[in-house]
Amino acid sequence: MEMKSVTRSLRILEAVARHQPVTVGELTKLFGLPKSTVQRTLLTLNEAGWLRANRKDTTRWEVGARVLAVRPAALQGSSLYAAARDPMIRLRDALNETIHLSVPDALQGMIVVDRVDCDHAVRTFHAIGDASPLHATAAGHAVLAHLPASDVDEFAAGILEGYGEETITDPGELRAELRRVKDRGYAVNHNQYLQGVCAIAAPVLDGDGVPLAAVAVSLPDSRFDVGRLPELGRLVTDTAAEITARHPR
Amino acid sequence: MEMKSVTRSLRILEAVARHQPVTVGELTKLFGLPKSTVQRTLLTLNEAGWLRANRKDTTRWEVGARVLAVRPAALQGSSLYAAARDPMIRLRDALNETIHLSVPDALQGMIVVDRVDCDHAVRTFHAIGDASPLHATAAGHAVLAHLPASDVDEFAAGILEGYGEETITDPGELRAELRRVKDRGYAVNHNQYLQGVCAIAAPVLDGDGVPLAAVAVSLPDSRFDVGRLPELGRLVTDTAAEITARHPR
DNA sequence: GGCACGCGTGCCATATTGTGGAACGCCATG
DNA sequence: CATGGCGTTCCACAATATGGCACGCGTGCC
Repeated sequence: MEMKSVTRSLRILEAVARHQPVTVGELTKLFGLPKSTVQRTLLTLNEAGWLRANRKDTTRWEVGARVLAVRPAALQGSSLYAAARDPMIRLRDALNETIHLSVPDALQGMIVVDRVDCDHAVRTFHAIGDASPLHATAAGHAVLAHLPASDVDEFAAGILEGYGEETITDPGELRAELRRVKDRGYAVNHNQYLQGVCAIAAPVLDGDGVPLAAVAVSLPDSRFDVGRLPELGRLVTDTAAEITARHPR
Repeated sequence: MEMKSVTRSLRILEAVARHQPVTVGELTKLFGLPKSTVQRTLLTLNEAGWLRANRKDTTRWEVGARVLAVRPAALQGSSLYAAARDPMIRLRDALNETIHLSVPDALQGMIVVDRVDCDHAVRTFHAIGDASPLHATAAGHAVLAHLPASDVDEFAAGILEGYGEETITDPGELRAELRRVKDRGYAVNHNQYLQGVCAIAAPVLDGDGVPLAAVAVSLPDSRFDVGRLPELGRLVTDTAAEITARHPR
């Protein structure tokens, strides 16, 4: 709407993060913007500490340290994080499997915000801050299932990348699966994204039914027993509901 | 210089991170800016995904997930990070003490970018993303000692907060200590910032002698033996030099 | 109950601010 | 020596962000 320069600056910042170390020229091609505009933006972001030029002469740009300073706040200050902590620990104690809390992000898919580990020697691993695709993970499905159909259609119109035989790459099939997920209350993923990994996820909704996040149990398929699925699904769904209840509206 | 709105937006973003969850009014007081300007900025940042309104009606603002999505790039994509990894691990193996890599940031002081842990039961702890003051840490001294005198003077002109009896709060004393640090090649900190913690740090410089970062060994003073200081200092200095050598110019 | 205060929000004329075309200097390449 | 690509700088123009003002609402103090 407004603040064109700010919006553009942030998009350039994101582009630098994804392509770093990157040059001015590469960014101008990427955005189709005049060189001077990109350059001015880079210098401003640099001045502000969010970007830094790596080499002295031929300037390549990287994301600066300021991002790291802001990051802890993004995690622990969040009211969602606070509301989710205890229920996640209880769920881990009940199952002794790793629990993840992820939030949706338009650009990157689902981003892991918090994790509570199990104590098995064999366990799945997703670092805090990791991103995974919406269409190929249980957490992603849990969130997508509760978005308005128009948003899902818009998303499905993009490329649904395949990561293995199980990945849903067809928009129609995805919509059908999302309907099942919504009816059932939780999503299940087996080998859709990472091979050998299973996950069961349920959405955390706000008062209006808008999905804020997803809680997921993640385990190696060697420990996954289909017979336990209803029980796991119920526990995850209950945990999500508990987080919803504890989250300030 | 330019892009006033961008600079201001980023500063507002940082302020939200520090004070979250925060209201429009609190921010206007903090910056002395018109309400409408702050609000417009918040809405723009929200639209871009960097901020989110927590509640529906009485709007309080938090940092959004976009910040997390940028993190992996800031760390692992950074050439400095890549160059430092192996030397840091070797230093940890040599000493079995925790090693930190920190970068300077004008606003926040030194920010921890990477960490390699020791395996003692008693160890120091600084999370990645944590900030600590330039004038009261070994890493800060290592960096300050290699900045131009004018920059140091400007910095020392600000308030040098005290954190205990050992903290250097006098500008002249700080300058003297920085000269010693530069001559010796490494900085030592004992109880200047956190009580019971010692650190020895050396700077990573670029080709022009500009400090990019600092490597530091950090240990509880119960394990600190002054007799070993020259040895520790040499090892840390060597590690810093190795990182410098591996870092692309 | 009424009044005043503080809050978040929306509007709009103003001029401040960012824009981007063009030109410069540099280096590697043909 | 010419050429193309690169990062960088400049500047007149107008699009853009600005911030004073006003509205509506919930709160707490008379």
